[in-house]
Amino acid sequence: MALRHAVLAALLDGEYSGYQLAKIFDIAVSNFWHAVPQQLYTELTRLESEGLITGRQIIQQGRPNKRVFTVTGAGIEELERFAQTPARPGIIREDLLVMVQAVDHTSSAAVIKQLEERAETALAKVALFERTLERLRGETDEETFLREGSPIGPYLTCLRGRRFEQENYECYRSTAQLLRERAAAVEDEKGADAESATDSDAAADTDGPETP
Amino acid sequence: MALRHAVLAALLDGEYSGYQLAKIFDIAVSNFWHAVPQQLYTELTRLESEGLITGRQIIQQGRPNKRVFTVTGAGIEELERFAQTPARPGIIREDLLVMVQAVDHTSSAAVIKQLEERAETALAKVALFERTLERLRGETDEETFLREGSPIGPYLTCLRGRRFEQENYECYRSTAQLLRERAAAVEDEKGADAESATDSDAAADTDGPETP
DNA sequence: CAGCCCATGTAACGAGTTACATGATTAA
DNA sequence: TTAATCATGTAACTCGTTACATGGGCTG
Repeated sequence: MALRHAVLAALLDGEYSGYQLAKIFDIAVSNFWHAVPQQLYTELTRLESEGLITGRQIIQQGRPNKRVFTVTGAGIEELERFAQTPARPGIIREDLLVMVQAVDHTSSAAVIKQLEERAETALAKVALFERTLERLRGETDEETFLREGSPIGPYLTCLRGRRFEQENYECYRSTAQLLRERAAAVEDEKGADAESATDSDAAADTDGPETP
Repeated sequence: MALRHAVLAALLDGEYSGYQLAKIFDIAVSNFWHAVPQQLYTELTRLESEGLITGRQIIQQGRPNKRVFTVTGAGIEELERFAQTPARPGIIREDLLVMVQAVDHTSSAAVIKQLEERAETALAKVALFERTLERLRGETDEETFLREGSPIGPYLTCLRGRRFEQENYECYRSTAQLLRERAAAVEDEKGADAESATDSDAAADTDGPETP
């Protein structure tokens, strides 16, 4: 039962439907929590049945009706209790870095490509966080907002999100570049070896990535 | 089926038992994958039954025997296939940042304390990654190692781990400090208000954190 | 008119977590 | 002698993910 608190926290700044919440989880919340839409629908139902949130129906024309939810007093109390408990250590699972870890034993071209793609999406997220930060602070300048602006919680997590994605960008970028250069170096060696000794498996004495 | 690749990748640099692997997951691998020891034991059993790793018994005296595992050819092939597939988006779950997100609606003291603790553990991890990097590159200087050292995969993930924890340190540190200052400002206001108007709930017009 | 956006829900399945069980050695 | 380290395993349970189901409106 850990998702519930993330949902409650995300619902604090307004009324949202499951669908809208899924979007929020995809952008602003994505840097500290991951959840697929289905999880949110079921969690919202559960939270409502426990009285931590209340839903109300919004009749729409031209598109399906929806139910939007607000955190109740009991929900706030639950968050307060949560804030008093020791936070469990963060959980992270990054397939792409598993690939990097194993790159000495696999071909690297596909991994490099994915690193470059990820670097680009990270950059896009930086821009997105930037816009969100501007929206959150409104007319106020950052220094003043940090001192007395409100709500400060979402602002702080966005700040962290921006830094995190900036870091991701630089990291993925430079990793991709480095692996590219190393792969090129191995190719060069092969070329040189082919000229000097055309019969043997010349790359055997190098530590470069294998190309099976 | 995602843990398997993380286990295979971690096993690449030598023979490890489940117990040893758990330690590795706690340090070097922890910046891109999280798993509790029990998961590793069951996954190792499964991987062995599928022929992706082989185990051999080590008889020890003075302590329990253990089984250490090595990645097989089939295991490498599995990693190669894995490297060719699109990596799924990273998964992150950070309770502490959920607390920060909700901090406008809860008391902040406990959260601040945890942020400061986390900042310290992040700093310790930076030092740990630093030592691991030195060990990995041995006599070689970093520039040379990055160009032609081996294995480069673990080195790159460690580099990223160090940056990540450095970032965490700074972020958690400054967030804690900022929340501290804001909490102090609210206390000051209360004091000033108590002097000028002793009867009313004077903090009602401020945007500062509530203290329920 | 194909495909995406809005909007939600149920059910099955797969993965992750916790609890429990065992037991010897060594350091404080 | 209390606790920690080493070392593994089974079973129950909770949580997360995927598949499937529905259906109108809007865009290219």
